[in-house]
Amino acid sequence: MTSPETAPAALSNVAERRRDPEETQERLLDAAERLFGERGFDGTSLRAVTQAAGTSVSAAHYHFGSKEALLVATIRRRTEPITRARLERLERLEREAAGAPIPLERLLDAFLCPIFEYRAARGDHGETFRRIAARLFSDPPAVVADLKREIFGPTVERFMSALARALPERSSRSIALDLQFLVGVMVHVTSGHLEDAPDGGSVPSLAGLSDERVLGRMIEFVAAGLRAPDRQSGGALR
Amino acid sequence: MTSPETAPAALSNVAERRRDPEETQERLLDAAERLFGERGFDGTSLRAVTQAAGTSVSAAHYHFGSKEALLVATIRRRTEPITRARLERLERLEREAAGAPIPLERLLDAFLCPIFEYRAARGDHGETFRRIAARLFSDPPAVVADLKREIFGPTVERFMSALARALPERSSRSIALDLQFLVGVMVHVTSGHLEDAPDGGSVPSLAGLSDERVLGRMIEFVAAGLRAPDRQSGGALR
DNA sequence: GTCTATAGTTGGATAGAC
DNA sequence: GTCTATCCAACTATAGAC
Repeated sequence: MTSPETAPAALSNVAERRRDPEETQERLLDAAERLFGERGFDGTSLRAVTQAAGTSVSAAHYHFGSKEALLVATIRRRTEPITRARLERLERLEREAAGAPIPLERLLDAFLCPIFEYRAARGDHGETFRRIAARLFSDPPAVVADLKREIFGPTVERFMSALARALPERSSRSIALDLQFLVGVMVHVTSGHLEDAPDGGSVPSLAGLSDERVLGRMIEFVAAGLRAPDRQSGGALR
Repeated sequence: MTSPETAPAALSNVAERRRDPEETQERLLDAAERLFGERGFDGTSLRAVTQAAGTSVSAAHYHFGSKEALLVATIRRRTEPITRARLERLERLEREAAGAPIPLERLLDAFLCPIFEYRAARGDHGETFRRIAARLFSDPPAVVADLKREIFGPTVERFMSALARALPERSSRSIALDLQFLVGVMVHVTSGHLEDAPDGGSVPSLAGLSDERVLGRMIEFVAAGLRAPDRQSGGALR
């Protein structure tokens, strides 16, 4: 049984090792997502990741090349579908509007909804995904900064134009500033800081809120902010 | 003036080493603040910190006990004066109002201004401080989570009460949610993400904006959001 | 494609001289 | 109070067997 013949024969116990490569990669990505999210990039050893994935350090190097490349792959796997969904929604809105300005709330929904949708669709993974989202904004590796530009750059650009049309009385610089406020809100919420916000006394816990509830209020809140005239710049009231 | 008596003996070259302990501690804190801010806690070795501070690893252990304790001290040094300033401003507003509700914009100013004020007052250090602020919300060490509760808990509680009086038609849970949106905006701005936000094309750079400009617009933006009726909960319009 | 073994660094922490 | 020297654990990455 131990492979007397040449090539084709005898996968007896070798078959154990020759697992599906794609499955190994996915197990690595899942483990990396969870651990990088919990302890950060520098706080997580490659060993811990491979151990959690039930494989070896060298397997990770074979598939991804380096620890940093594994991080990049981990982030990309989640952000790409979200970016795609955002742009698709925006394009559909623009198609339907046929030149007319798109209502602010619709634009914000197109930008924000895909994150929640994706989280909800992935169940448990949604919980771990949000940590990765937070890391994207604070983890040190220089690669991440480039990745952030690559991921957000085109999307922000497209939404900026749409917002400028929805808010014709505001200067583009003022809108760009508000857009960063929006990103701040989004990151904070997506990172899961709502759940562990300090409560007690007169501060009620926010742990039980549904995604729909949070998303809905976020849109109301941000839309009101965006509509508020900017008294300092070339805004409406000037 | 150099007190020759008592402590009489030979400080010949030993005097070199016997530097002012408080100054050493401050140099360590400065270096830790800069490096932890740039590369994160796990991404920064204690050796790198002590080298930048011009001292030794064992000096750091002597003064702070551990790398983690050094991080805690670094954060505390900056957050304590800010928390104090926030509460002082709030108390003064409440004293002056003498029972009447305090205008929303005043409350937001009391909450947000101290950060900018502190940054401006410290010059270069203000630039590095903001990184520490960002770390506070994402760095992995478990100590940081406790520290966050300790630092923000009482302040959030006090401001929650004041906001509830300024917005009598809103439910406290809804205000608590909005307050987290506010924190998200604050963290994002304080962390310095405005400067390296993606620009180009139709997105103007935000790098040149003054603190006053950003703070002013932040208050307008957030105040409008807080005043926006919450259609889903026990808000005004219901 | 996956493993074991190991190379070569670098990490936090401590002991003991001064 | 500050240093030098050192311990030992843990890390990334690679080489080579299977």
